[in-house]
Amino acid sequence: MSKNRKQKLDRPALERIARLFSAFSDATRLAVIQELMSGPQTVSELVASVGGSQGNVSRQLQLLHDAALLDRKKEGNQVTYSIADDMVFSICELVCNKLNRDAQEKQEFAFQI
Amino acid sequence: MSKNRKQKLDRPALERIARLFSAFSDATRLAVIQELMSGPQTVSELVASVGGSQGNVSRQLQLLHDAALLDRKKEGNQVTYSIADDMVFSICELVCNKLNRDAQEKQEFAFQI
DNA sequence: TTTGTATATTCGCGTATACGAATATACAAG
DNA sequence: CTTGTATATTCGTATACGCGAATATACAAA
Repeated sequence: MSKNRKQKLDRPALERIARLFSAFSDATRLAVIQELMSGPQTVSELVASVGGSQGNVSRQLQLLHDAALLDRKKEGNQVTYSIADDMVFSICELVCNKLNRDAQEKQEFAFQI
Repeated sequence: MSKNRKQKLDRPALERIARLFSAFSDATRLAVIQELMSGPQTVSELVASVGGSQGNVSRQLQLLHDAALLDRKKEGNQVTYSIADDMVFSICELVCNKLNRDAQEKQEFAFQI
């Protein structure tokens, strides 16, 4: 707890954070994450539920794993992925709450002149 | 409170969320956000503190404003931007906390926007 | 070994985007 | 009006990325 100075982040640090955010900035990867919210799944299960080609799903899984957001467990012939960091849950909850608030306000004021 | 079924989001909803995340997935925009954490600033102030061309800073401000993350207030000749949604604070805190935990084993400095 | 299945990687293409430079627009001052 | 300043937009370019198809690799079973 020695470094809580609130100094500004330099460019490389900001780029690192940007890379983390970009892991979330694709609908296919968000679909994968959404599926894994219910529990670990193999690649083929995810291909079936998420849709798209097997190669693409595998690539996006790789990317999420490189970002340390997913765990990867190889058993025999198949690979099971699971959510590795609770931040994934928190961050999705945050964003969904915001979008729900936005949608709610829109509905309430939609017919007002 | 009628829609708390936790049903899965469809593709358009996921794409919308992905677009929101992509607003955070660029170092220049994160630098802008970091500057605005201390309070509202004009475009020229942000150009000076963030760096890069005036055109680019203006464009990224526009993008963040379109994503409803920044407020825009025009006064005479200049435009002042400010953070529009508290979610910006929460999400940055979340991500910085994760990176700090990750870096704790190897490094001592702290990420914080 | 050979065959089949699960996952990963490569390839090529189309699209998106970050950027600086130049230009345009809006407004204030003189 | 003209000039100067603040902000926005356009243009061209380089880079990154998402995608499917095809191929490669790893492992299991026969």
